[in-house]
Amino acid sequence: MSINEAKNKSYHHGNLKQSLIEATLEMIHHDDIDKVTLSALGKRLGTSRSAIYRHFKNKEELMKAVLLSAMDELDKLIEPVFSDTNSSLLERFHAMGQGYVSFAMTNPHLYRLIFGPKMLKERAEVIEQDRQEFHKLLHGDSSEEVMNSNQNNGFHKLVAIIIQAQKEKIFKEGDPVLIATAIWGLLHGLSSLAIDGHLSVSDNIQAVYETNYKMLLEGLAT
Amino acid sequence: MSINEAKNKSYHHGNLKQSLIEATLEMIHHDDIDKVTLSALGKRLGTSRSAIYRHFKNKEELMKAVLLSAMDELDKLIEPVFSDTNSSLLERFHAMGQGYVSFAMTNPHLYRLIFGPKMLKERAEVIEQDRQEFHKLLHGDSSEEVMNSNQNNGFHKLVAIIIQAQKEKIFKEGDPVLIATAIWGLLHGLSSLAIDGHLSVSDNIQAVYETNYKMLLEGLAT
DNA sequence: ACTTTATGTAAACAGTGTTAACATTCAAAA
DNA sequence: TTTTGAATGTTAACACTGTTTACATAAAGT
Repeated sequence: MSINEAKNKSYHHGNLKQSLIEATLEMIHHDDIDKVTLSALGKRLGTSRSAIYRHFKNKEELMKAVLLSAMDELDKLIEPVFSDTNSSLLERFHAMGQGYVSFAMTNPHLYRLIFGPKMLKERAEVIEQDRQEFHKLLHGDSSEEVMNSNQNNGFHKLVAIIIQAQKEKIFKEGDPVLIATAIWGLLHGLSSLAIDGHLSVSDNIQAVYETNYKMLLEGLAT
Repeated sequence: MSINEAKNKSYHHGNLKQSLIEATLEMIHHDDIDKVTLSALGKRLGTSRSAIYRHFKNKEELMKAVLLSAMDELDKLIEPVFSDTNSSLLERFHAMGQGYVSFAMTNPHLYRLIFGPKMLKERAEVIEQDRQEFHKLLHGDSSEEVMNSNQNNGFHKLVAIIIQAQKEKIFKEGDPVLIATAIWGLLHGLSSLAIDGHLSVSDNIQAVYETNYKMLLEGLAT
């Protein structure tokens, strides 16, 4: 059933819950996050603004669901980069970084939703269980299992790549989780500074990233 | 005249404009930024919530003034680290990074105000003129002048330190602005991830920072 | 067919920023 | 000193938020 048909159908929307999530996601794709208001959603979907309360406890619960979708979206964009067995480890490492920054810059509002302070509490619940599973995974088996785990989490895969690079003597020794965090910090910092207007227009983001990458590699390489 | 005396004085507050800025700053120091509401400010200062409109065009203008104060606060904390002539260049470099992350973690709300997306537009106006002056300063004279300029801007001082380190052959050659941006990106990324709850509690922030620092230095050193 | 459950609407509420009309105080001019 | 005008603060209203309550409609089960 198309959306238009659903519109003609009076009273009952049909699949309002999923539609709410998708509509929110679309709005965030090209507009500020606090432009997402219950009235705006209602107008967009042809319902009243209080209709949402039949499907979510409150707005926060809706946003939590949207957050999960957004994280999925990022993971699905990054994952193929990691899994590209045609490329070398360093190439994948490089492509991952570029893909990450590129995602942030083309979807700033979505990126802020995932990583920004707005969803701090909502995200905490989601993250914690993920973190515990990862901790279990990390302690007690090989990097291959971390690598091949069906965990759709970019950070975990980054750790796996680092472990592998250390095995192949491409990277120096050192706690891979710490190293991964440092790399993530760099990528996140660069992305955040860029989308929040701290880098001047004349700054070439690509050049900044390359500088980062070189500094990083020379510090990491054996 | 103390605040209490001012309270007893009816009707006219005396210096409401400055009090509004200070009260906002204090609130942000230990509470979320959107807890700063006109009603809350009014209650705190003993005025109505619409009194603000005699001193600021709107809430945005107030927040812009607060932003300037907050940036000053950060600069005044970082500046002595740069100017400590007793320490070596590398020591100052190290202390700067630690001070930066430390500031973010002890004043997360203030840090988000300064660098977060909330004040994007308000900040743009402030930043742009600063950037132009820096650009003028950078092209056409020595690093000493950049260093000794009365510009109270941490980033500018960071660039100056890098230039000096390159002259002393401690750091490799390369565009100092790009390098400074990379370093800033790393510090900002680490700080943001920490205060926005992306690093697990068991992660020792200090250890992560040290890892960063080492990677960075080994990538930068001659 | 009747009842129950699911899903939507409309009206009200407290809270937000903002504006307009009114009140009070201060400061300068007559 | 008196008066007049500017500066500063208050109150009431407005259009927005998110949320709850009572009511309305449709679908599903018995």
